[in-house]
Amino acid sequence: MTRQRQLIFDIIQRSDRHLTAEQIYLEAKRHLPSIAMGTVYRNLGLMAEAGEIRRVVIANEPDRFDRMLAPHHHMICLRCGHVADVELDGIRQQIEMRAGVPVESYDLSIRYICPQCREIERTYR
Amino acid sequence: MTRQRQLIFDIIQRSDRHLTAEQIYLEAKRHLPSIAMGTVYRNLGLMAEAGEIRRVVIANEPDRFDRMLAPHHHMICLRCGHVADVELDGIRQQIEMRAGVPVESYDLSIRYICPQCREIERTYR
DNA sequence: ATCCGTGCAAAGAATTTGCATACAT
DNA sequence: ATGTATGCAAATTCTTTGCACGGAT
Repeated sequence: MTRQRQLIFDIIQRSDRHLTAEQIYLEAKRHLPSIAMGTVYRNLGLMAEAGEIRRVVIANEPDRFDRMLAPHHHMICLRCGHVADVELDGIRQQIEMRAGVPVESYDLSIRYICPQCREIERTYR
Repeated sequence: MTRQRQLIFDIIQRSDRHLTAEQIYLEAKRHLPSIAMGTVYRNLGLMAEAGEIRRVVIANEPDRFDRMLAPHHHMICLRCGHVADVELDGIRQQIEMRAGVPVESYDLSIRYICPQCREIERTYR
């Protein structure tokens, strides 16, 4: 556990948002200016692999990184890009049942308009 | 409807697989050697937008393109990369119900081991 | 004549990787 | 001293885009 890895880990733990590698890099740089992008990616990959953090895959978006919380899914707002958590348990079993084979893993990216953006939309239409 | 667009469209219609832009490009080139990658991407984007073909988004995979069939989902085999269709209707309503807001769209990438690869795995373990 | 789509090549975004060096053990 | 992780830069992968040109209306 190097200094840079601890820092990256802490940044993710401290945040309640879904940070991209670049956001993490920029934040890390403020505390450890010499840190390299490659180091960030390497450590994010390793920690995600080890199950210490979670990689959030959203279609056509850079990957984001999450602290490990109870299983949940993510929805991204098409207007403001904010990523919200949503509980959808049971989906995996659904898939397994209907597909008829064990699922190794899956990603579900849901695109929606968040309530605030929906309101703005309503106002200016 | 240009020659190149018709060709790209036909390649997708004729195939029962889920072709990447590159595979489509290579196949198109055999019939129309001057065709450019950019043209393929441009037309795939336009046709997908128009609903003439379907773009299949799989996490960490290049996009694939499908003829329009009844709504269905896709599973990719972690070993051989083959993309299989699977019917999972009702998932969208599930999501909407549990999320409590209208879903604009979503992508579901399911990773699994296909029966053949599972067999191979079993044999050599 | 006009306009849109093409071919080409260059640019882009996100991520990975090779390699010499620095660091901790 | 030994090995692993770093910083840096170059490479990769997938996709988009600017621009001059060609072909159809």
